[in-house]
Amino acid sequence: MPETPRRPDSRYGNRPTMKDVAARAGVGLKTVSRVVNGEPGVTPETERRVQEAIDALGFRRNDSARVLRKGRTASIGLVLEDLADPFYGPLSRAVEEVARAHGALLINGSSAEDPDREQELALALCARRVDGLVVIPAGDDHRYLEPEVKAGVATVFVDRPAGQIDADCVLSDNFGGARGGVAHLIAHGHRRIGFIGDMPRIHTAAERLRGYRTAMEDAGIEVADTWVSLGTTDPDRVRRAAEEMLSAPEPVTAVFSGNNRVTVTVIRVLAERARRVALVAFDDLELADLLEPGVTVVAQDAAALGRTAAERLFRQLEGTLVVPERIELPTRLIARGSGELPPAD
Amino acid sequence: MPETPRRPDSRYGNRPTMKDVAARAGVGLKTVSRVVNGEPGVTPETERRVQEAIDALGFRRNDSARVLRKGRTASIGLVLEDLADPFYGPLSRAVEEVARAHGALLINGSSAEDPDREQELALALCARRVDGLVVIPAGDDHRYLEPEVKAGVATVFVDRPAGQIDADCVLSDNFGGARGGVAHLIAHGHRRIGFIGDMPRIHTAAERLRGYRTAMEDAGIEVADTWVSLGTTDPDRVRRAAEEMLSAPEPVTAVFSGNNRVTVTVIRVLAERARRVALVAFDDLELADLLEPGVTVVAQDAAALGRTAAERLFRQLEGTLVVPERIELPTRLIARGSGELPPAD
DNA sequence: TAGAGCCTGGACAACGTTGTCAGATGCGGG
DNA sequence: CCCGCATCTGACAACGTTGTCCAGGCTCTA
Repeated sequence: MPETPRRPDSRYGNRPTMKDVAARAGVGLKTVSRVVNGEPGVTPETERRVQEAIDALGFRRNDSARVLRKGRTASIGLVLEDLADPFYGPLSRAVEEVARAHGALLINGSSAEDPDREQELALALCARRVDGLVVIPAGDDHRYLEPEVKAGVATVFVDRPAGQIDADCVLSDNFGGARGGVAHLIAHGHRRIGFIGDMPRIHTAAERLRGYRTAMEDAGIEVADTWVSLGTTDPDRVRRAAEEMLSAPEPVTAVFSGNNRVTVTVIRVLAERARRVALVAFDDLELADLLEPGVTVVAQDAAALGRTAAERLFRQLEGTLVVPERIELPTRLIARGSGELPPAD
Repeated sequence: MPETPRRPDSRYGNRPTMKDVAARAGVGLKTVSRVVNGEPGVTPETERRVQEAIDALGFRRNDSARVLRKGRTASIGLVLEDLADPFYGPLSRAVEEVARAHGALLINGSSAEDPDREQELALALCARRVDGLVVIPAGDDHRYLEPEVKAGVATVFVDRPAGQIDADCVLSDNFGGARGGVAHLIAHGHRRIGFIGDMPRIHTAAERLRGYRTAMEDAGIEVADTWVSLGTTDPDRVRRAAEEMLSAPEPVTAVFSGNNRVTVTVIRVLAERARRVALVAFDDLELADLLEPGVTVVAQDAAALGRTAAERLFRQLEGTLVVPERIELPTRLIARGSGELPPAD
């Protein structure tokens, strides 16, 4: 004898479906669908009955099924480095707001600066069939996204460019910002200027270093090997790097810090020293103006990066965009004191 | 004559399906499914052929369909106040890490402290059939979640308790923390102590105020009306409040600040004044130790809040939890100088 | 060599929703 | 009184995947 087909394991706790609602209201399946979606062509009386059944059963439409049928998920994915980093919070929020304005939800994931994890995340998002993807690259090869892009997943890269693939990018002017920041120090009389930055494989780090070198070259200053230190943003690493260049026989009189994680450690090191060392830092910090001296920064607008990227993404989805573009947002030098200290030696 | 049934509008850009892969590899549908899911029972040779077809077509499993069939989405939702707030970034990241350890993705949304938006978001997440929901409440009535909870959506509230509904909560010891912080000021000789906090309808704000009042009462100090100011965290509002209590005929000699948004403004106001005013702030800040004086804070562990909540959520999903519980995490007083200033008058 | 048992592969239904299309109902006009 | 039309309703097939079940071919043993 035929068993009653048992439902698969704990199926949403046996949630009511449109079928259940239809049965209870004594109407057809499609009529329920019409009510739920506010489609026209339902008598007020019928609508009332259906609505009653919905409320009584606690019915909620299953968007998975809907997505399957309609082909659009009304959700976009964001792959970033670390949500806990104060730089990415506002960026993520900005993306979310644009998504919300377009009726979409945001799924995000942190790559922790690991290319494999970035790929794993991005592909998982694609498997969920997000309509679009905003990626802050950890890796430098994004060919794995080619089938997705071809299949119509809108894609925008932010903060760092895409690797090996032609796609929209929204970047800050890392090179120009760093160059300007270093030039600022030079203008205040410094010649021995240190640079402490992130790992050189990260595009922003490389660009900022290039800005530093260019500014130095512009001023005819030869950069000593000991003035440049690249690596992780781990506090110990940064601390060692800073102390080294400050304790050398010919110590640097100013430091350019490559990002916000580096900066907080550099500030700590400088605060411990008697001799005043000038500092210009890439990325603004919340209380930077209240330190003594205030921290001069090259600020980038994280929210604007996110917003611009998301807007571009939705324009891709509308189909009004065709040619991938590279957009560069300006940075802003904010002088607060630390960058205007004269060389002390 | 029967039209060829046209596919619904731009269906994922006509992505290949398992059927396509099966056709190309010359095998059955289910065999492809087996390969994709690493199920046993496929000859290496067959598997190779299928894998080739998958690569050639750029096939990626459609998780929407999978979810529909299996009933679990392997994703959880997080509704918080504002992702751009440095308090919520780490919390969100901690939730994400736990989710990742359980193979789940995180969808999050910002309620912007608006109860309606919180509800809209939470229900949208439920419609996507997230397996669980971590909510930082904006509103104080969560009965709208009852059908969802009943239907098996694991639910945990963080930072603030649930309203009108019996559910797991993970909170900081707001009352005890504030009470301790204010007692700290009293122990350093202060009697006229101001409290600037968030809107009283927010649970954390109310609890911290209660802690303040209790500490004052413990010390036998009567609180003057002008010492307490509650409202939005808008800088102008906070600034006015601070200036008022500092300029009164009998000005406060110390301020207790109710959260990190308030604190940054209070610090600015205090920095502008000649007279030194003591400060203890709820929530730690990134550079708090480098200010002059260092900011004494009552720190809560945002990551621990998120981690604890997420872990509890997955234990609900495993079915090992039954009774909703209220977990309270301790806070930590970190003395850095500003809280140890003597009353100056 | 026949039969039992295993291994591989495929046909089919179901998940919950929406689009299509055709049937039912009611109303007004001839 | 009947027909045509507009309005409302429902049956049915798809969406892409997975679970169930059975068929066919193979190996191994008696």
